[in-house]
Amino acid sequence: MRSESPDKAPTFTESARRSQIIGCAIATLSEVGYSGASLAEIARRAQVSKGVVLYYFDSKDDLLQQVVIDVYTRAGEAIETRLAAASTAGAKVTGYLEANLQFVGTHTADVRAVVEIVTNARRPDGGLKFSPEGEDPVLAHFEQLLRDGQASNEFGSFDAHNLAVMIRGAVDTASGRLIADPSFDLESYTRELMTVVELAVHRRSP
Amino acid sequence: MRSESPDKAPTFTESARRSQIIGCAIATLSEVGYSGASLAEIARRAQVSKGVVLYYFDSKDDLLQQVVIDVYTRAGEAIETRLAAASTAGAKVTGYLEANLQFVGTHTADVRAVVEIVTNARRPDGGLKFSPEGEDPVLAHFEQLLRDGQASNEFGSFDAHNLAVMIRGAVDTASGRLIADPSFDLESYTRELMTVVELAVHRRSP
DNA sequence: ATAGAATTTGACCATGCGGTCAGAATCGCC
DNA sequence: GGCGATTCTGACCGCATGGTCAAATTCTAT
Repeated sequence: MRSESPDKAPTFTESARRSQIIGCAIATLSEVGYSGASLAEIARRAQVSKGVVLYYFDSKDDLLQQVVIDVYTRAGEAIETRLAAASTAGAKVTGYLEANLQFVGTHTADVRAVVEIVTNARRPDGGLKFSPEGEDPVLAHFEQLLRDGQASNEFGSFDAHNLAVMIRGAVDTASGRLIADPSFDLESYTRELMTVVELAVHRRSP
Repeated sequence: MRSESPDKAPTFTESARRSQIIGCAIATLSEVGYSGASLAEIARRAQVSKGVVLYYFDSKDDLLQQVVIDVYTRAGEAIETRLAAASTAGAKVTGYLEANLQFVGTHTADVRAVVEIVTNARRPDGGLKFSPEGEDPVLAHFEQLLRDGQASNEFGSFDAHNLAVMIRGAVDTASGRLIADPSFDLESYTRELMTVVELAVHRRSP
């Protein structure tokens, strides 16, 4: 069973199946969306019966949560690595955004899958299951980078919260664009965004 | 029936029911999301049987399409009015964005409902039903406003397509924020966005 | 009053969903 | 080779969905 707390050692089959199924769930979600990603469809793509999926995951909800954790972890590592190499606030903001967009480019389906889950999975009461209320940790993290730059006087004056919301909106729209429009050029988009961000954070007159 | 082409004159009951049901569909979509907005749930909120909904609309798909048309029409009118009063390219861009964000603020549920439909409704093959491929007319329209400003030399040099994608991303994120975070201040967000847009379009050095 | 159209209901249908489970197959190990 | 644990299947369950329909009700106009 999945929920044994002292999970001694996962079998070879177990870890292989789990990552295979997570991979198929990601592909399914990104290709046919949240409502099209049924257990049966995910199992079909993995060439496995529905029962197998529920043998390795407690429920569909559990599977989707594992997908979110899996992608978030990998994205977080990529960004954290990049952030560690930056010293100034400007370099951190630049690195954060570049690493973020680069991950979107190299893992488009993964990002798309998480977006599908996060924006659609709901609690019985109708509220979104992830980001339960008010504060979004991802947003708060980026907002803090902006505030740091203001505190060190490296940046100018601006409303850090609003600017953070705005820039994150510009970043989050990229995964959708990449899927909807094959001719979308992520590299030039990244350059354009970086330029605008530079202008925005360095302005001196409020 | 609904599909009679020469629809002589809609009954009082008919137009009243249609707009009532569209209103309930909007409320349902914005509160419980796409997957929670079943025909039964929409009918329940309208205090009417499922059959009534399908008596006035050919199918659920038809109802959702009418919702999109209804909201798009109203939003388009509000924006068009504002745009007509602007002469310079700068005023047009400013007016377009302000009118857009204002509509989001005064019709949050409507915008939310359309976002739910547009991002989730899919064709049998899995592709999104709305915005079928590549070009998004809303995006193209705004992009043209930017190009006009460049052509008249009123704006500086920038990649119009990428900047349009970016700004629309920043605008589209607002409806989500308004619902997720009650303390989100749309007015100050609008001001911040306008300031950044000014900086972005007027820059002279590429 | 009454005929005919418009409106509404509620029972019904096929389908697909997430999830369960008994049993069969397969594996790892002594 | 055989035994216990792991893995897997496929039939099955209850339920919700979008949609149909005959019949009942309510309007409208003569």
